[in-house]
Amino acid sequence: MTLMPTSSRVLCRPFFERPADRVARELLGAFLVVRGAEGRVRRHAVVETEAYLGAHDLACHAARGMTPRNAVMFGPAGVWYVYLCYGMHWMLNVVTGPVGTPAAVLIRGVTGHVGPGRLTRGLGIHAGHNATPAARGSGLWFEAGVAVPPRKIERTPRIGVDYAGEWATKPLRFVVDPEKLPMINGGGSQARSRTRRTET
DNA sequence: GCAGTGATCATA
DNA sequence: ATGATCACTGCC
Repeated sequence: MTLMPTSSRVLCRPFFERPADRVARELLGAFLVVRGAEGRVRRHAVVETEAYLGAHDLACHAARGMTPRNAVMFGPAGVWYVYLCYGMHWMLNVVTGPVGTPAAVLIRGVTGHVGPGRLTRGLGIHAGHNATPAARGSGLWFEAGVAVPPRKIERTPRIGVDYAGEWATKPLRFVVDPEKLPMINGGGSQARSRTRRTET
């Protein structure tokens, strides 16, 4: 009898100890796993991420040096960086790269919870997760999912970083259409929905 | 389109 | 101590 039958699927430090853009891309299709207060475990496939590359990236919180808030980004990879934005919304990031490189990946969306603030609200993520490792003991971790081929990944500039000069336009946001993850969505039985966009 | 919301950080 | 700044969301 095995008590930890799925341990091999938990993403651990070596996975995160790489450049943030690589981690951001490979997290698409992985599961964000959260254990609720009653011990119930829920899995959500990651569908949207953004990479923040380090001190040289003007959109990165570490671009103007270490502060009490962003200090966790300078530490080991595979640790949560959670902070409050606009006084209301918790943002969930995971630290990437070697120690001393203040890089991270913002988790912007999972199936059923699209948008960085909605995601944390829906999953109950808050300041208590900050600086804890992405591991079972923290009640919040990643597990390997399906590999999403690069062809099915859309890359765009990051959201809400217009202040960052040329770094505002670099394609460091990664998105996959949930309908292209049929294994994850329970057989792709989701109803088709079409939204007309008329804006430029 | 824009107000809400409050921690964070630079400045003093 | 004070004020500007937000890696956003929801309603106008």
